[in-house]
Amino acid sequence: MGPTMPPSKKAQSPSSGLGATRGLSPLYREAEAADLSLSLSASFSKAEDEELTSLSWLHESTDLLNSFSHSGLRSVSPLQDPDGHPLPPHSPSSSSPSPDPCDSSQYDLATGANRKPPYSFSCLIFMAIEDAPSKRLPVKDIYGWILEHFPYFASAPTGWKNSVRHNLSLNKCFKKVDKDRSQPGHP
DNA sequence: GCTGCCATAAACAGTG
DNA sequence: CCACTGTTTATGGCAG
Repeated sequence: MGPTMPPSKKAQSPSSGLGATRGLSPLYREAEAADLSLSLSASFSKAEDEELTSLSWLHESTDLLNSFSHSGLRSVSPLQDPDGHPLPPHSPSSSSPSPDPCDSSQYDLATGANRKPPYSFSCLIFMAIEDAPSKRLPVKDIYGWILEHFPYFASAPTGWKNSVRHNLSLNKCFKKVDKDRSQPGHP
């Protein structure tokens, strides 16, 4: 049976209020983009005999991220900026559930930072990579990003790192790429 | 009730 | 040899 049964497994209120964890439909969309990246990657991926100093995670971003960057992924802050930020002209039907699974419009870093984020690991990784200037990030950086934006993991058991790696390997949306190869200007 | 997805844990292999 | 990374398998739970 369950030799290891965490006391608070999915304590996350499954209330439909934050249906971000579930319904990873857009993620599929990314899978399509990943397909493109596959071909792209295959283009310049000709049996690199070079040493893989550091493996980065290349991820082909799509318009999905566009809404993200515009929303305020800069620091995963609440998209609802009272100062009148350039909020994307969402559909008039505000009651319409956002297609973004990683929509953090209802997430408060101030209070949610110490709690388990309502996002799935896929979303967290996604956000981390998208936050990167090159849309690629080494695992270590992903850890750092998550820790920076979600202090919850700082005190959380190390198991989350395993989960991150697991997601990276499992999700086809993330592609492993060599560090350089696309990083010119590096003596 | 079944299926699909996600989370977590663990084992294992490869490399620096 | 150790630490880190990357892949794979197994299990459990929840939602549709």
